[in-house]
Amino acid sequence: MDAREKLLAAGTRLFAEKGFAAVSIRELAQAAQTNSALISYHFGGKEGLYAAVLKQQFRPVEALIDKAGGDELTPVERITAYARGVLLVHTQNPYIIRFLYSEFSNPTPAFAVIQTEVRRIYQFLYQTIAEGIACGQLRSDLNPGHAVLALAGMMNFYFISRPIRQSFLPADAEHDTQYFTDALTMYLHGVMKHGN
Amino acid sequence: MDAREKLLAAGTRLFAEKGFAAVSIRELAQAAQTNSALISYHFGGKEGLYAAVLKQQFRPVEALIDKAGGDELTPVERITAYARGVLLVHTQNPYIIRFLYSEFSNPTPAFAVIQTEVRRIYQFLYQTIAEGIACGQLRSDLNPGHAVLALAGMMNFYFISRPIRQSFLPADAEHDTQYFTDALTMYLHGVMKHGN
DNA sequence: GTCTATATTGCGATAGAC
DNA sequence: GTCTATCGCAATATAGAC
Repeated sequence: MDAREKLLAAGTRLFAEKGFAAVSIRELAQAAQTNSALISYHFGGKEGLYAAVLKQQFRPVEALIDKAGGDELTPVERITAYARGVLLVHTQNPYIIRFLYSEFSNPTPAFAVIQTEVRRIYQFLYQTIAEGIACGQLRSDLNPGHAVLALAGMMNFYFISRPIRQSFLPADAEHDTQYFTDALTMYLHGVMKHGN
Repeated sequence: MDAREKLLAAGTRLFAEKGFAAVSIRELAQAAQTNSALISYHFGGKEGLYAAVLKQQFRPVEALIDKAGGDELTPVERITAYARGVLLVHTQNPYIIRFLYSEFSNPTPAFAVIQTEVRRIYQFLYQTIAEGIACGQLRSDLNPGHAVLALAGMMNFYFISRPIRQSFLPADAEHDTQYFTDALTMYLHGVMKHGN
């Protein structure tokens, strides 16, 4: 593991936990057990390292969209596959949600990286829900854009709120899979046509 | 408007837009058209000013909970009142959502302020939904904690995602009231007993 | 590719005049 | 209560040895 990889790993943890502005290159170098000059050498500076971390973090998200949209699934099956994929991606990459909401609330110069990914997800979900309405699986009075926001909000909030929930709820009450099953059930009851 | 008030106003805008760590006391003093020494004098330092801003921002949220829970409403009516209140509070205080998610993703020493408010909201909603199940308005197989997270996620995501949505969607398609009507409809379809 | 040393700028906090 | 001036320190970036 060379200095470049060690800096990427240290940057992932530190930037996720403290935010871009609150992390210094000295701190990064110490955590990576190397020296701060290598950040400029390998990444062109602190901003470059942050952008590299962001791109690496969102690679699994890109893969999720490609996968959930690729097969010959019905719209409702695609929504289900997406929800399962979100659960898996966030479970395996617990820092993604922090980077996402950190850029949402306080955008940095690397905001464009997030922008691209969010637009892709939005378009995938919008398309899926529009098809669901067209083929009769979903309620015809549904506003597809609003249905997208409701779904994304339900999925993401579970993860971003985990730390604060654990500060006032018993941690052993956490069952990720059960939340996603329940949330999907509520959502589909809310958007599907009765009788399906 | 004395220096204290001007610093609070400048701090609200700057901390909301850039985050705590990315704002300097010089920047704050310049925006408030005063000088940086007064931050220490009035608030005991930059952290003190930030904490004061946070407390001021979340006062309308406290008022919302007191109001939505006080009357003799049915659980479903209370959920509806809460949703309307969320819309109103975020419309009148557009920075609250940034402070909330900024502390969620990158907690500062003032995190405790948010923690208190979030716990109060959670408990109010949990209680409301538990009552709704008990009195037969809501589905008996509902997990109340999960129903709370789903509702809060749907409401909040609309506001925190507004800037990024406007970067790839036409801004004139924004209808706050319509989203909240639609989201509430979807949610209630998802959690209410059939036939109510 | 990795290191030490350093240049330069900006930071938060405070002393002391008014 | 508000101001100027400044202290001590930490920030990022870079020059140059190996």
